[in-house]
Amino acid sequence: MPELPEVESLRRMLLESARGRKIVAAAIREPRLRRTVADDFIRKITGRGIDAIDRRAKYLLLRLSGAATLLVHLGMSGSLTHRGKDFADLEFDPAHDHLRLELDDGSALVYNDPRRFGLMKLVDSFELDSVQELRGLGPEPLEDGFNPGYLFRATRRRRAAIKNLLMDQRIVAGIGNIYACEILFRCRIRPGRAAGRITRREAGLIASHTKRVLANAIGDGGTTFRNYRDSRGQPGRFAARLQVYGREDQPCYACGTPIKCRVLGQRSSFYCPKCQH
DNA sequence: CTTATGGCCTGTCAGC
DNA sequence: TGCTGACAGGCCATAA
Repeated sequence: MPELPEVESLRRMLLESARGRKIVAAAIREPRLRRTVADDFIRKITGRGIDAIDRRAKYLLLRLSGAATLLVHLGMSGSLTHRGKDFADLEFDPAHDHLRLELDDGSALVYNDPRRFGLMKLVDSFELDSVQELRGLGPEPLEDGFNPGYLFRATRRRRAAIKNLLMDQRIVAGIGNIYACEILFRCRIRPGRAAGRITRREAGLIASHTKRVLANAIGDGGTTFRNYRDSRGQPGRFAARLQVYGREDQPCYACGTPIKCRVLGQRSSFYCPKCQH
């Protein structure tokens, strides 16, 4: 589910509701996520303050007092919601509310994840760079390190589909299936094209459309295709702006040709057979 | 090194 | 109505 824009939207909301708060209690109902939550998680996290909230790729980084950082990854179906007295309308989900952090103002952060592909891991803040999950990640797509020259070089001599490279977190960090499809439509490039056949000019197009699409999606609070929810349980609004994702057989907004769907690297890839080459 | 594949989990939906 | 299989926005381990 959540790709960079969803995690970034979540981060911005949590800055308002959770930064500066202290974690006064924690409870785990189901520790078996992508990796089992460590035995000493509750003991180590209780009593710490939430000093800052950052993001790297699709990981949320809660900077805690005492040089600890809580790494959160939402996997395919995870959500982290902030529940206060004024948000009592958010229903409890005993089956999938796996972890709960009680804050010092009476509110709580609740991690819900039906498929349990997510991750919740406490790490030493001084060793963040060597943490396995973050090591080896490519540049942030919205930063200057991701530019036409970088992308052009990264695609040379690569026979894999350009879409697969865009989703490869070592090449560029934070893009998943939905945004890869949307970016390539806007570049008029077919998702299955070999990366090595991308021209220098096209690398420029991909870099600029990547930045534009992601920034617009963040502005819309992300995309809810199925079940993404923000920290208040609300869906993202970018779904209304999707041009190709999930639109198989429906007319292309640009030319009217039915959108096609084919599988690349086990993921559905949507494109317009007339607009994209 | 690159690329392809299967596995992890549960929920939902289409088709029978 | 109930069953079955396919599929879902992520990542990782393994093999070729």
